[in-house]
Amino acid sequence: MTASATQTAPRKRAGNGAAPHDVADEIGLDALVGHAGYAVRRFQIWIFQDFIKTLGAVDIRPTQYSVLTLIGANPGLSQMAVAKRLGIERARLVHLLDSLEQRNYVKRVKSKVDRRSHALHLTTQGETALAKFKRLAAEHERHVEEKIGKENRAQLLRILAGFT
Amino acid sequence: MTASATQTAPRKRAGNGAAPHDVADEIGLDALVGHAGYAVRRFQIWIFQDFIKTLGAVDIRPTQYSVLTLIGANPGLSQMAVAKRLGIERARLVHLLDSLEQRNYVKRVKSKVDRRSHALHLTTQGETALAKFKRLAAEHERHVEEKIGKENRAQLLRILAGFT
DNA sequence: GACAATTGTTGTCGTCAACAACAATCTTTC
DNA sequence: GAAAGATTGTTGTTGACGACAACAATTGTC
Repeated sequence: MTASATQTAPRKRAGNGAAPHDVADEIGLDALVGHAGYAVRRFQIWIFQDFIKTLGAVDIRPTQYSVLTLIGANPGLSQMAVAKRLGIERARLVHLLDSLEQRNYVKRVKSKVDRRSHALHLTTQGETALAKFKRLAAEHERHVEEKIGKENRAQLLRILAGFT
Repeated sequence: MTASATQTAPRKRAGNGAAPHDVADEIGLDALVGHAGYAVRRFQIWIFQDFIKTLGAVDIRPTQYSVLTLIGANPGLSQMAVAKRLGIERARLVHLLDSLEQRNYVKRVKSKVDRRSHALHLTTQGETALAKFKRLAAEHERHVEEKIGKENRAQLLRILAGFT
């Protein structure tokens, strides 16, 4: 609507700019504000970047962390079960486990009840490593609290609990 | 902590499973629940899939929609300004605009004040198309409300307003 | 035992973020 | 005003990731 105002874009507000703002900061988003997906996407990028940075010293990415945590809490799971639970393609999990097995965090044990599947376990090294990862992940979670507030983080988790 | 309880994982509760549950539904996530990033990631995947499906008939993806909306609200922006505002790599925006220009939604006009940059505008076709996209996007937004609740969606937008 | 379904694997395709390099152009500095 | 540096758009590469399709081995079903 109002397709006439083509050239008169509200680029800057009146020239009382005291702070040295970046030009891009003042561009209106119009209909984009009010879209949940856009806000969630931007937030998700921020949160993942902080996670990757906080766990950068141990070189663990969010997906790897979720796999290790799940196996640590439920030893013996099959790859299919892990993939389903985390919403990962089982094809993709293969590569993830290849990497984690190479780093000696996880081992694939041939299941005896179903010789098609592998029972997934953490190695001893994997368990001690995961303990360290969890400490770093808790630190990351504190960053989130600092960013959006403790209350808001709790509400967020409550609202999105159905997706975990 | 408690690194001893390795094999005794709480896999299934007592075998009173009446409903035909999927096996993967009952796997505990342990520390993963309580991680904001995990919940946000899962939600973001869901919301994008619904967006892509709802706008499937017009073949518009979330990023394309955000670019069109931003240009529609701020005609004449440079590619750099759009990229910064949306948090997109300017290298990536090049391909996005190539596609949108091919479909005759956007045109790159050589700027006369800065001959390096392009002023981005919607074509007439692009404006009418965007109006349709916005209607479909509103429908998608209703899906979000149905999924998490009207109140929760509003709270989500409030909490994440800083990231838009 | 024949046939369908499942599991892990390999491969391809397309999206996306992150870099790096480059030519053209603008801005700053001397 | 010329040289040096920064910016803009572009091209290319890399790697993570989701989605699909095919396959062998194995299991389940009829």
